[in-house]
This record gives sequence, C-alpha cells and structure tokens, in this order.
Amino acid sequence: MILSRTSQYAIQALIFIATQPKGQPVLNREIAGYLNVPPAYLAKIMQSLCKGNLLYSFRGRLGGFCLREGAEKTDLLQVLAITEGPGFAQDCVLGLKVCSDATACPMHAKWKPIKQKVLALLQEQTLEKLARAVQTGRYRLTDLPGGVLSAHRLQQA
Amino acid sequence: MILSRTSQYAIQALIFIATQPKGQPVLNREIAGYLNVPPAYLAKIMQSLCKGNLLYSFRGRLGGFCLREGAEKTDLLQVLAITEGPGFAQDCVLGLKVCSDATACPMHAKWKPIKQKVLALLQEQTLEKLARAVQTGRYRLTDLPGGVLSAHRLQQA
DNA sequence: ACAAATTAGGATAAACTTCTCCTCAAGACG
DNA sequence: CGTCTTGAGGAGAAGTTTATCCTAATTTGT
Repeated sequence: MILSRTSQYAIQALIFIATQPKGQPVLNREIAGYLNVPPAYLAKIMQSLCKGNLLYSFRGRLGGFCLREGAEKTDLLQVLAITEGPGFAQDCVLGLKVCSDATACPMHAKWKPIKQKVLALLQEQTLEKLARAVQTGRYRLTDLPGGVLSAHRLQQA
Repeated sequence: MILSRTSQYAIQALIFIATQPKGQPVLNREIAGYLNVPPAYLAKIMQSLCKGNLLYSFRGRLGGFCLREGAEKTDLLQVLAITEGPGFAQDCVLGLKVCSDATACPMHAKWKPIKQKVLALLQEQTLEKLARAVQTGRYRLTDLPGGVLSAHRLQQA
C-alpha cells in the first residue's frame, strides 16, 4: 500500500469538507459518519491537520472544522507532508539510507523519473479540484454502501 | 513508504544471491551479514521465498539457499506478489474497496496511468538485470558501512 | 449561572509488522 | 553412529500503526 490509513482518512476528510458550504463548520461526527471511519481516530487526524494549518476548529455548539482561508489550494503532497511526515518524498525503494544519483541502489535510475511523475501528480491535485470531481457525481469518496446499489444509481444519473 | 521492510529485505536478498556463483548455496548468515539485516528475521523471509518457489533451500553442512532454475528471470512484481500479498497491484490510492473505471475515487483517472508505469517498471526489472547492475559496481545493494569506505574500494576495483 | 454540545488531549487497548529465541529435523562428514 | 552445521517452524517479545475511551476545556443557548 502506498499510503497509510491515516493519510487516506485525512485526504478523504479534507475533500469532504471542501465539498461542503464554505465557512460553515462541519462536525467530526458528520465526516466520520459519511466516510464510514472511526470517529475517535478521525478526531486525532483532524487535530493534526489543524496543527498543520490546513483547518480551523471550533468547539461547542456550532463547532466543527472548516478549511483555513486558501486551503482549497492545498495539494495532496502538502497533506502527505503532514500525515506521512517529511521524507515521504525521498525514500529509496529498497530502503537504503542514502540513495542519490551519486551513490544509488540498482533501481534508482529507473525509479527516479516515475517517482517524479507521482509527486507531480500529487502536487497538481488540489482539494478544490478533487472536491469538484466528487461534486459532479462521477467519483466517489467512500466505499459503496450496502451493495452495488449506488453504483447503478450513478450510472443511471 | 511504498514497500514494507519485508519486501525490501526479500528483494535485496534475492539480488544478492543472483550475484553469487550459480547453483552454489548461500548461507542465510552470509546474506544477512552482507545486507546488514537481522538474520532470524531474514530466515523467515527466505522461508516464504522458498514456499513461493523462487528458491531452493538445503540443510546441514554445505546448506544454504540458491535460486531455483529460471528464477533469475523473476521480476520484482512477482517477488512482491509473495511478500506483499496479492492485491498489491490493485489497491486504490484512497483505500476504497472498489475503485475501477466504472466507479472510481477522484484520483483514479489520473492515478491509473502512473500506476501502470510503476507496475511496468517492476515487471521489467528481473533479478538477473539487477544483479548485473550491482556487479558493475555502479550500484549498491546495502547501506554505506562506517563511512564512504567501501564505495571508494568498489570504484578502485 | 447552568446545561448541552463539541473539540483537545492523555491514556491505553487492539492489531499488525518487525524481530528474537528456542527446539526440531535434515544433511555432511568423521 | 555421533557430531556438527544448517534451515524449519513455533512461540512470543518489541515496536508501530490504528482505534477506543475518558476527562478537561471551550463555546452556545437558555
């Protein structure tokens, strides 16, 4: 798997918030319910996204989370910097501590250009773009519910 | 990280064996020592590579592991099928259980071509090729030891 | 002031990965 | 046959990621 569960939840949550009316806080409970992920665990992730300056949080009634100003322009690489930690973009495929052009593992030369494509892709996908893609109804943010029901509904629509 | 430690050790070990004289068993101890990985853990991995039909194992004096006939042609995707399990090649970036052209996550369309490049790369790298790359001395299979010593020695040789 | 709702944060449990240790089985060699 | 060497395999320790629970702090509305 290329991304940790934490990162997957974080990305899903951020996209979901980006699809919601701007500036109106969304409850952790709502997000977790919609995404079908453990609420208490998601709460921790939301906390780290706040510390990473992507979200504002509000307590009490009318509380919840909403995107910080300009955060719709955040790209996935920035999100992953928070959830996977730095170094995510640099690790060697074979796990070598040092693997650069000067002194490399046997995969390095071939892997490098592909890794750069992956990184470029992550950088070009902003929350805004992903949210719009979901809003068209052609893409899903969550697993299919009971069965294939909703897939059929989508095709009809 | 894209590969588990187990997969990294497995690949390193296989490449190392592929650089050694063919048909002459290599000791687990030697491999672990060379790669600087925990011997007991590597032994488990070697076991699973045997069960995956990539290696033969021999017990007792003159024992050790060597590549099965034709195993030099094994590509990394085949190795990963053993160490990461099937489904490694199919997982959705966002973790959705079902994510196909018909019903996809918002990353799917962009991610698919890149994933295929990654898979193609893994498929084109065989143990044979990687072993040869290491044998030229221009690529390393292990971390630099104390300092940069061995890198210099390799360049001289 | 009080009650209700919500996030913050610490402690800890559960699950998985990585790693270790010990005993057993098998082969080589005297 | 006995001994040494090596991998096989089971049990479980250690570390990390994922998940849960409880209490405290903060905000809103009555």
